[in-house]
Amino acid sequence: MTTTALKARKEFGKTLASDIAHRLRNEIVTCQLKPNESLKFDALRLSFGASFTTLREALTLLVAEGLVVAEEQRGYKVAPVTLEDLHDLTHARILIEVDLIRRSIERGDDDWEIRVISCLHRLAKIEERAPEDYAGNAEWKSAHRQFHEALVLASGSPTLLAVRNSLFDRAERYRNLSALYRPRPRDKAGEHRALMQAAIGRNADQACALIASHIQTTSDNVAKYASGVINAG
Amino acid sequence: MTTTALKARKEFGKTLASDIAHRLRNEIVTCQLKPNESLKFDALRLSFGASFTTLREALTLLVAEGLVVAEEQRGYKVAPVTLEDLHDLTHARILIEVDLIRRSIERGDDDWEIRVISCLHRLAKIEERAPEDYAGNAEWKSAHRQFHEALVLASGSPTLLAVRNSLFDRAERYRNLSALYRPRPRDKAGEHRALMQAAIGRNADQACALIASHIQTTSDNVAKYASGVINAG
DNA sequence: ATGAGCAATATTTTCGAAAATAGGCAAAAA
DNA sequence: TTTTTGCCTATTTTCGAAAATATTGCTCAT
Repeated sequence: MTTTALKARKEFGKTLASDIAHRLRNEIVTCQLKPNESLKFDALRLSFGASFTTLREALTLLVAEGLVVAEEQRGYKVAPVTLEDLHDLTHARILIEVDLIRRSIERGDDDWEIRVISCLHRLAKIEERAPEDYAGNAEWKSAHRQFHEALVLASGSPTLLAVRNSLFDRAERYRNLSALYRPRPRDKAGEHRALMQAAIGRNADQACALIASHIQTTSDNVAKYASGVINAG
Repeated sequence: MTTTALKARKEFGKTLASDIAHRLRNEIVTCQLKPNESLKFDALRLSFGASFTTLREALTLLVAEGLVVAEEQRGYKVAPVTLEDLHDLTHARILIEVDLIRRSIERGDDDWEIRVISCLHRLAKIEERAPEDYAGNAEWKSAHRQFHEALVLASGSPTLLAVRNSLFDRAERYRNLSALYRPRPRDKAGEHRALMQAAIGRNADQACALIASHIQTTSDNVAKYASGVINAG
């Protein structure tokens, strides 16, 4: 095989380190880099074409996001997946997302409503176009992420939003993991539409209940379908 | 003046980078490094005696904790302090700390109770010894931090605990800032004792109410005494 | 005066070599 | 056989030089 990717290239971020963090994050979330896999510098240098220190900076970023764990003097590895971690993550996500969506509904203006509606529309379009398997579809994943982000974007809490985004990534890794072992994706279209309606109808209590249930159900399904590959808590 | 600190030394962490992050964090939280102050590599290299890349790794860590902000290609600076940020931070802290303390009370065992009690005892001892000005006292700060940490330690939520710790640091910076401008520290001893009693009495509702009010009142006082040095939100 | 263009300087970002550290293997001692 | 000790190798961690990028200050045309 040809030893590809000798030279680093910038795609996303402005600096090479943030760019590599972006690419690494993607590979971890999509499970191309498997849980527990050890991240050796020599190997990373080969596949990303960057030097020790640049890689080290990128890894440091991902440690803070909980996608990579560092054992000092003993290198880095992809964060493990466990049932315990999934439960912990789910609890944290519900707590934060419920708070954010409630405040978003209180504070959201017309632009916010428009954004929520158009994000849902885009999501629906993609699902129509590929009704069978949108779960593995990168475009659907992006639209899905953006819809959920739109819902909470008017909350006015940068701190919690940042935490939320990092938890979303961690959760997406579990979703991808379970998708590998599930016969067909759960149909979330109805849930998304109901969420949108509760949000723009300014029905905060209902929106909070819906999002909590949405996150919990997804998590339960992950636990059900992926329990074989997840280390017991 | 003698140009001190040419050679780096390890005090806390196992690696130099984590050690420097530790020291930098401390300098930022205690406002020896002032909000908005730009963190130039040459200057840092001089005072910490480490190389570019090691410093860069330490700064990356602090960016994730919200104590440093990075503008790509334009360096790092100490995170600004604003009223808006203080409100955001306070909201996030109350949301998370209330959840953690409730679950800690549900799950805490005998060791947890003992730990809470002994942490409070240590705190009280220090306050007795220096009744006038324990606010600037590093030992008191450490005991204070440990008491509050003990309360939530049985929650069993590593994710939220990690976020909590990072928010605690950010809040401590604001507390230190206001202490500079306040005639005498507010007496929190009674509040701490009440918290302990509610916790080991397994009165979750009361403990949650107390911690929320404790955080909110502290924040209000910071806003009151430090508003002069805090940029308007 | 004013602003655009350009050179000079300051600063950040990236690199690969060198130092430090951990883990394993083999030989010697118990 | 089992344990200990001391190399040797694999790997991480740190360094300072070099490249890339931003900023400042100057010149010149308008």
